[in-house]
Amino acid sequence: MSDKKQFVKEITPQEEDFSRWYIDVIRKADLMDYAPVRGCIVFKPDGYEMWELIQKELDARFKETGHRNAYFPLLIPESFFQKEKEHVEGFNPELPWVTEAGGEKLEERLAIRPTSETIIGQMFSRWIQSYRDLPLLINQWANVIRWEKRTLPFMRTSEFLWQEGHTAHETEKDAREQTMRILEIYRDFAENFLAIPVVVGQKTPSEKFAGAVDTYSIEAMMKDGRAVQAGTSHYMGTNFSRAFDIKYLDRNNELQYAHTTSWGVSTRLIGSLIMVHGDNRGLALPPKVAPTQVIVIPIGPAAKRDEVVSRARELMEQLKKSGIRVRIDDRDDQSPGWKFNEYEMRGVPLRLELGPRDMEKGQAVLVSRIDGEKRFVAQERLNEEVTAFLDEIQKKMFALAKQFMDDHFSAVDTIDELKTQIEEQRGFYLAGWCGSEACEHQVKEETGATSRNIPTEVKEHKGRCLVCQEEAKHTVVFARAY
RNA sequence: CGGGGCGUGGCUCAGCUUGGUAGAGCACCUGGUUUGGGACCAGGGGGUCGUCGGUUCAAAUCCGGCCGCCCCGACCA
Repeated sequence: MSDKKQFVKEITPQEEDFSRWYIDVIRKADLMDYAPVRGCIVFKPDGYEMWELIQKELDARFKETGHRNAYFPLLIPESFFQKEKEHVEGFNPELPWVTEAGGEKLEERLAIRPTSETIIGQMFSRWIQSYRDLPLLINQWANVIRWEKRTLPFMRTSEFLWQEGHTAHETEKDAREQTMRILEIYRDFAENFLAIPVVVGQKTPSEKFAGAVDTYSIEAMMKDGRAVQAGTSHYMGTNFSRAFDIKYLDRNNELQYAHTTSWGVSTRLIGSLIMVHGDNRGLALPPKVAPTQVIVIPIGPAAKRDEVVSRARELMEQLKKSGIRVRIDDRDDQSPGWKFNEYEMRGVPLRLELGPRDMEKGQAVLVSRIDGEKRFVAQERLNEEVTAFLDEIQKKMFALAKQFMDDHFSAVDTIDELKTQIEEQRGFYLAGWCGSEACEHQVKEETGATSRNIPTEVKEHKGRCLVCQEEAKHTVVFARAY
């Protein structure tokens, strides 16, 4: 136990300094490295593989629902941004520009995309002529750049990877249904794949996307009680189709503007995974997003080593046949204890130990990362036992995160109450809101909390605005956010 | 961009106050002994002290600019 304490010293405890803990974990777990350019990071293999697993799963879900992938250019002419007023105002401050190429100054500056509504809108206008061309359901996996003032690895980087879906529809109804369909995909994906419980809801006007009519989000709670917008889905109305002239002839031979949507999730999800599931021993990953789901560690004195290691390798191969992501650490220059701690720190959900005693009994030892639960299982039943254990860990991690969110989710009636309570315990606070921007702004000024969203489902509705005490139009979740 | 803190081998840091030939622990390399919760012994390699400039006989150390990182704000996935 005393040894364990010494090990933990390498990672700052969460309760001592959460930010420091986060930086310690991502570096010790070898997920990223800092790049030479401000705010840019290198995704190292374990970090990148998490993104690959996210991509693979979401991509399948998008395709199931009729979307197809395409790829649009990184560079966007300046004039494109001028076409939608709110959009340009929203993004201009954070755009990087290409002003020279081929040794000559460009006639028109090119923005490095912060998002692709404009270029895709332009292309959509060429592709859409008739109601028969709709709906048009496109997704792209891409990198984007936003020159943010403050950066934090994974959570807010100058360049980040994401997926942006863009669709065009005949009617408002169709487009709104699309917006909600995607929101539901995000919710289900967050909860059942990432084991991150979320609050689903609509953004207030001041928090919505630049150029959108309505923005919806899923909001996740980090272990420091702060919120992360984990995914967004926007209904654009005809704002972009008017700006980019996306028109079609309807069934009555009348020209109509298409209704468009856009939606996205980013590599910020990796940051969220770390902050939702990690603990003082390091990273903890839900099995479905873990690059390594099972780490095999052979144990034993030199005399038995070869025998143990070769059996361990056989078991690894056996597990691979069930599609389990498994690796072995059979280095003989590190002790088993060292390896146990190392892979716990790296977040590997399940450890398989095999030693001389297990060899005799024809068993293997499985140990869970999150709570240390140990199971001694027969080698011939290994695949089913591992599969079942991983499944249980996945569910348990969701339940733990859900419990945490529930424990840090309460309601307040007044802004003073919010101010006091949020100082005592960071978390989500439900409150009534009259709908005025002034009241919303005052909450931000006085408490540091912003409106996260207007939840689709709430436990209780609040009748009065927490600031002005006028009749509440909405019940809103307030929290400090990343 | 405003306020605060910090940049010294791969990592965590000491040295700076009071200038005078760069240190520790971990990691790494070689050999040996070890292996069921961060093993041990012996030997070894690696740093123009973030960067540019100034002061000085002499700068990691004093002064200034710039860059980067962390925290707190305004902006945001």
